[in-house]
Amino acid sequence: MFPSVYSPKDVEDEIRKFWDSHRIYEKVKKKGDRLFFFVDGPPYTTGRIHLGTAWNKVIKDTILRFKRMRGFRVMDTPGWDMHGLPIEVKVEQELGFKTKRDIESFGIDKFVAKCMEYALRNKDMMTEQFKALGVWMDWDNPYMTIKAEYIDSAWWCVKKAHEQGLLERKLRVVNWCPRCETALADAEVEYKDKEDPSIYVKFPIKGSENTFIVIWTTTPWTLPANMAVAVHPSLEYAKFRAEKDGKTEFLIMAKDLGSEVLRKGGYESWEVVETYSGKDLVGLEYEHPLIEEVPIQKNWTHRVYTADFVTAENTGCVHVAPGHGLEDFELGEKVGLEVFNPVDDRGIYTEKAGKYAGLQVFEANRIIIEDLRRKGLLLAEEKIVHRYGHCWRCKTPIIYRATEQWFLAVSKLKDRMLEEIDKVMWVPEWAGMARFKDWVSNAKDWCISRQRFWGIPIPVWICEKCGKWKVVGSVKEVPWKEDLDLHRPKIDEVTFDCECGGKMRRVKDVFDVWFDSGVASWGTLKFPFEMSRVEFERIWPADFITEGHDQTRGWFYSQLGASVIAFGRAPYKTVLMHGFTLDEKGRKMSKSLGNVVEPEEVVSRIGVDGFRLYVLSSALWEDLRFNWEDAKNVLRMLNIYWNAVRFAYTYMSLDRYKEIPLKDVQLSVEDRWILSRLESFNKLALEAMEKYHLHKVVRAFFDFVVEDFSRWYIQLVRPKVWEEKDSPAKIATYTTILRVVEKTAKIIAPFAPFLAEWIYQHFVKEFKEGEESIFLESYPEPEESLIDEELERAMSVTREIFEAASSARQKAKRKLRWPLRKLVIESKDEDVRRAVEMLEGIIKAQCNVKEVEVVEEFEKEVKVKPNYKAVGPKLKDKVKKFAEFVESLSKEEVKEILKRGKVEFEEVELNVDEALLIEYVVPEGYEFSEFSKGIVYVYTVLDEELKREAFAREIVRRIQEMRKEMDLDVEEFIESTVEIDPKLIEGWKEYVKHETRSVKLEFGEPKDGYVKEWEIEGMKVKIGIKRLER
RNA sequence: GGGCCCGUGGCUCAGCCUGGUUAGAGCGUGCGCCUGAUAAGCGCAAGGUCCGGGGUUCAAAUCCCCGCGGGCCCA
Repeated sequence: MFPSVYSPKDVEDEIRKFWDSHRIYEKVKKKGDRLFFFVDGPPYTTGRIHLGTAWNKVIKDTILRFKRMRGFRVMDTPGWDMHGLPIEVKVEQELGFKTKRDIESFGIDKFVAKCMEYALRNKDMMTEQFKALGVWMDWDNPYMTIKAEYIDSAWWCVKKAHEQGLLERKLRVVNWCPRCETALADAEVEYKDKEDPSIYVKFPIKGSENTFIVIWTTTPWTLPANMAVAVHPSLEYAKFRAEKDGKTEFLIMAKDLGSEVLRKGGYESWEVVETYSGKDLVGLEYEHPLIEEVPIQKNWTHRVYTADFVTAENTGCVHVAPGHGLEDFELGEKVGLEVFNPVDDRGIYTEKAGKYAGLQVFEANRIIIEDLRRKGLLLAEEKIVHRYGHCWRCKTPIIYRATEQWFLAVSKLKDRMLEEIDKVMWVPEWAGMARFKDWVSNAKDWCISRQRFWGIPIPVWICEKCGKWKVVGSVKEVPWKEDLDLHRPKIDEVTFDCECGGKMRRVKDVFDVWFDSGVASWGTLKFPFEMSRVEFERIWPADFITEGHDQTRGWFYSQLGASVIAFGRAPYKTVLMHGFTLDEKGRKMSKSLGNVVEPEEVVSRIGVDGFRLYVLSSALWEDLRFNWEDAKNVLRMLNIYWNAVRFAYTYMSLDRYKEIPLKDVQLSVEDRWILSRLESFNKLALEAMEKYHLHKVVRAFFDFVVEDFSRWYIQLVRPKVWEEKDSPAKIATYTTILRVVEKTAKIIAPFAPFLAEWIYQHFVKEFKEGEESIFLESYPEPEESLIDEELERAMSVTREIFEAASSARQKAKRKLRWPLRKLVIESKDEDVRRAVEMLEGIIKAQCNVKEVEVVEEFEKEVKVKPNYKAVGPKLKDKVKKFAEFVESLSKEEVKEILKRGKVEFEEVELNVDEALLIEYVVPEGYEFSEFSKGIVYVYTVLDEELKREAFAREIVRRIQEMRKEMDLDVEEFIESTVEIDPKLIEGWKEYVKHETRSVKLEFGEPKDGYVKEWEIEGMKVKIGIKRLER
């Protein structure tokens, strides 16, 4: 059965059932000898999948299906990223929590159990969604980051780091989320616009009256922790004498920037009184501007230092707070500044902040500014909108805080990592060689500790007494019964006895969730928990991974870092980087914009195969602007493919065709042509697949199927399928079609698995033996001996001739149904001559002409007129005479002039191109149209004979339509009566009878049967037809 | 300030790596055609400074440089 309309849903339902009941996936998995190790970038288990996640998995599935058909045994374990802040935040929301204290009073054990429940629930939901997209992965055996065997992989890696001295605990300034009360990795910080104060502050210089050094900051809240001022060593600074409200002040700033600052400060006049280089300012002492408010500051001396990070912006003097800035911290370390951090985990000032104790830092900005103003130290205040870091999950603005954290010293491995990047195949190349290298070369040590609950616990125990560390490298070293035992708070109960007699307790922190996924390439293999080193080395590293470009700093990086620590090399051989999904205007999809398109919605409208082909139809590394029009168009094209196959099916099954080897049939020229095109397409597809250029395959598929197969080949062979049963030409056509359909189905199977399988089952296997499923077949190899480039070229010329002829017909208003006497092609091109030689029959039939001729030059008249616009300025008043001259030229003279390209007139030599407008006049009765290699002329005059034929065709068409209206079967016979003068179709009576399956054809007024009155070329014609009773 | 990517008809995109006919599709628009694939299908036409400017070259949408605009990432 072959339904007349392509219904993606019916096809999917049927094939899904077929795959399930015949356990096709399991059978496919067993095939293949060579190993293909794919590592799934684990999606994070919050909520439902979106368009981007769907796209991602569709890419993966397409590659994996392809590799399987290429004879690989594919490792297709899906992964789930189930720990971390995002889930904690969601669970907190469900429980209505605001702070970390809420979690602690609720009970960490209960909270963690909730997190696990949440993650598992989402995992199951998302699994179903992926399955619905036809994604074939080992859904029953995924890797999950919460499992003991996975945690084992992570711990093992930390131990590896420790053994190499790459695990460090140190005081560092880190990104800190005051809401989540934890450190964040650089990868977890999102930059968004934020409005902040932008203030210029005067720091009083000790020992000089009314003298200040001016700094600029957007974080007034860090001023209580100020320890120094930094200037650039070689920048030029100046002391300005400035007047304001009758008072004189001396202000130190960068020389070139001072005026602008003073203007902002509302000073009336100023002048430079002294200049220095930055170096000269070193050691200058100043008084902390909030010395009264933050009394503890009295303990320290504040000085000016030089630093290279200072730029010639704002005042050229930078306020340094080692407790609140990365560069500040480093400078402090170098010159021995106190790392003063009076801000607690919640972003609230501690007692050390004196007056500000108990205030939230961002709220304190206002108060600090007021204090400075009151004290006369605020030079100017503005607002600024700038990019500022926010917590990736809760969107709270982050703060920088110096805290004690655990680090992986990746900065020591940078060179190694960069070398490894070179060995990986990147698609596209710049993803690795440019983008990723840039990120890695800027990488700092990786802060892997989080002061949270739901994560892999850091496997470090420290002796309370002597401070000795124990880094545990395997979960087998601690007691556990279920996976939850390995999480907080259970794991915190585990202690070890130290050699010194003291108790070793676990560090309270959990891992950065990016570290979890970083160990995926061996975590997915359950190494070292279950897999032996020998086996592991046979499989690892991954042959292929693919993710979106956001993973440059995410998973591509975390995996490379972890793997270089553990094995000294990259964990992947090929990385395909894909884009983001955006709305049709190029904006991100978000709930607040209301522009979210759900994958399910797309699938319900155009089907899974349509969805897959749509998202795979443009370059993967570009962002995908989702567009309904284009998505629907994919469905339209699939429908054309469906209809073409169905057309063939109708006749092939009617004739009970069974496969005959290609060598045993008499192939026509069009058969040979489509087979050549097929193999060319096959070749292109295979080459593109090897390079992971999926979109090229999709495009070539539609091009071949729609353009070559449906629009051209099927059109050409249509008359043949109506021939008698054993016609050799028809059998050759069937054989050709079978091969075309089979190959195209296989080539596109990885992309559109449901449709391909359906066609394989209902078409291919109807006419030949085959495997149980198309996915148990091999991906087709191109048979290059069938490629005939000359023939392909000739056919493409032929199509152009046909198109030009159609165009000429339209100009002459001669519809295609009307035969024409003659078609002349004017061309000197060898390809055209060859095309006509090889394919004359096709040209005649398609263009509906009796005769085709190629000439080098068609007899046409050339008319020339003066080009007044160009000639006017040159000839001025002689123009009129020139026009007369041009008019007077004989045909021969014109030809001669055109040949020479120049025309002489009254001793002036003019260029033909600009002096003359050339017009070709086609002989009476001809119409023409250009194509790339020449011009096609059709003779449009209808002689009496052509008119009779045309009329006969008109009658045939009407009768056919009436047959259809009567719902007659294709092979049924009728009797027809036509009310016309028989002379109108003289010589064509048998033709009409044959075409319409009329046993009898009479002329006169129809009396009975189905009668209808038509208008043909302005003439009223009554036609009657009667079904022949048998 | 730095890195990367993108910029091609009204819209969505191919082509660019590897330079070479008149820059291609599809959608949309207009006009037609076909009618035994038909609740389909097909053709034709209009519509492009290939972001701008320089350079390399016999030849540049394509390679190089400098800008402009947009996006992502970093500082």
